[in-house]
Amino acid sequence: MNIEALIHKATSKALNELYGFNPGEKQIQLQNTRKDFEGDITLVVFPFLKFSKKSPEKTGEEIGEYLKNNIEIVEGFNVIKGFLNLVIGKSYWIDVLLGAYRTEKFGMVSESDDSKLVMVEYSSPNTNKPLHLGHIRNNLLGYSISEILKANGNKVVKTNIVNDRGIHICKSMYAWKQWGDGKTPGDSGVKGDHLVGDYYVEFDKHYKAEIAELMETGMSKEEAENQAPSIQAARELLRKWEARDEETVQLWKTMNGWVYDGFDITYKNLGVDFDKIYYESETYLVGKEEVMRGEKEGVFFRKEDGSVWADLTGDGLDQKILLRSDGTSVYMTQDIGTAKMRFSDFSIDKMVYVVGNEQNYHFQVLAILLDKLGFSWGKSLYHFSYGMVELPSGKMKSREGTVVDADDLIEDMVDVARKMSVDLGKLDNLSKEEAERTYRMIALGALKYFILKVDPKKNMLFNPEESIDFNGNTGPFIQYTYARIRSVLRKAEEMNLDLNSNIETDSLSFKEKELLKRISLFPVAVKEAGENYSPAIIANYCYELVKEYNQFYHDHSILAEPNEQVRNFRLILSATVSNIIKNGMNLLGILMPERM
RNA sequence: GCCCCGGUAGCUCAGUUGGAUAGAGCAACUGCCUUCUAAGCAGUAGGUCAUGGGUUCGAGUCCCGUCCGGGGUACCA
Repeated sequence: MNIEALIHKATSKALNELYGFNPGEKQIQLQNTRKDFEGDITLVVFPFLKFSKKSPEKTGEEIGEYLKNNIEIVEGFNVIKGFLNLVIGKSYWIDVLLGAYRTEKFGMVSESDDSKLVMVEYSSPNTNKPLHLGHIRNNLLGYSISEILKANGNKVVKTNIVNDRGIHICKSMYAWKQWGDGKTPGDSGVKGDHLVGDYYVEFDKHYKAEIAELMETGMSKEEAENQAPSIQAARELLRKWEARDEETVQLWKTMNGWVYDGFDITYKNLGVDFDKIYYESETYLVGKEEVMRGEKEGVFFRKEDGSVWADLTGDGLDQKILLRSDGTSVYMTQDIGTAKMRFSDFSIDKMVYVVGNEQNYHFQVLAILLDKLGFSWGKSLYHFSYGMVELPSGKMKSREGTVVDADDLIEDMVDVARKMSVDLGKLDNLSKEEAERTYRMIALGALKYFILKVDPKKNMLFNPEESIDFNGNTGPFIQYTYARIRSVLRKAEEMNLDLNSNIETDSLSFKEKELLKRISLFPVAVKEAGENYSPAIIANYCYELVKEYNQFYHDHSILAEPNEQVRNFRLILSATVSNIIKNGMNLLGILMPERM
């Protein structure tokens, strides 16, 4: 059925009949014909020269002749150098269009009985500061890859692990107690996560001053960092928290509650969500138990000072600490506990962690440790490692105030979108609410596309001065094209045009055929995006599709086309493109406006 | 030191897993709105794919060396 498979099979037969050669799977290479040449699909003939013992041109001619005679939809061919370009008949492309048009979720695989259950962990915030641009990349990637995995037929559980305990939380708690004057988000009007974050900064300010003061008295830096009253007080709070001191636990709950309220707003604005949330305060003890079990079973070992370690020298790594000498747990311990809980809560086939690439080593170790602990699923974890977002000044650092705050950035983008729309006079006849909704859609579209179009593995640069574009290779460009198509389709409806009538068309223009080819590639893009964990593949596909469409749109009239069949063909073509854009961009969490 | 990742146009990024003359957007310059939305379309200019070797019919893509940048290697998370 599929054209590539058809050609593949026929080529295999041709090679056998012509040269008595049975090619391996990979030796038959098909690719899309470059635009500068005539043809649609190209067969690379170089690999066959050894067997044909003829020139590339002659070999191409012979195979081309065979394919033309044996496959009905191959209408012609030409050979340039070692490339055999095959011309596929228009009926094939029309069939592709109709297939896509009639399939609502064209290119996507729906869930079935043998779907795998994939759990995707993303976001993973600390509860001591608000979300910033780095978190935005994480959240967008996590959400998008979940959607892409779903589109590839998987069942997905989106999960978040909240780092809600530890010394950093206690720092904010102490600062609030000390200098907070009982301030709350309610009476101050400050968003909860920002309020708590402010006290985290406040803590650092005092802490630094204390260190400087102590060093004046001749104390070493290290000693001063240890002796400063603030840090002592924070540690005391942590001890009290671990001892379940009622007042401390209460304060911890209250302040974390403020943060969660704040996060909820940011998540809602970003359009991301979770099916199940885990809290480290509930998983770290499980991790501890597992480590102690591991020690008892001789998988791990204890040093003289009481700390527990894993020896990974046999795996080419070094030794890794799992429990401190005072018995408290570390990051790794918590991840072991969280993993165990997840696998007992769900029958997970695959675990995906969306975490920055600075954790590459951590996850390499985690997989080995889980395996050593006897969890067969340990090896199957996948670390979806992504690069950092850098500013022109370099890496973002919370303490140095060089972070781009998530909430601020979103609001700035909305302001730009609003101003731009008003300047262009675009949404004048929409209600105020609808216009606002659209500004937001465009702003988020710009932000999300900007981040998701780049290869997740690579570090990316964000320049706040230059801001994010709304023209060119951007989210709004794609949204605009969608809105334009919708506008045409609305008018077609008003004219009572029937899109189901037959669309035989005598000739396909170059642009039309290019569009059809592009449409046929959407399923490939979805599959590839899933295999490579890459929303960027979807983003780039949508951009190419939309660019192609805009050229078509510019060169051809649709509604004014006098030939009814051609007009219907173009309407169906447009409807199909708009559907693919919408579905594709949905995989990126980007919404399409009906008007803009 | 050791380990991992990266280096493509002035800037931000693609490059179909080794294929044809390396592509977009931004910025600059030039055209196109009486016609379905100009957030668009068309064009000009911009490249020693960091660098030196190697593998082969063919290398931005694979291998080795060098230079530059980032990350990791913590009783931080």
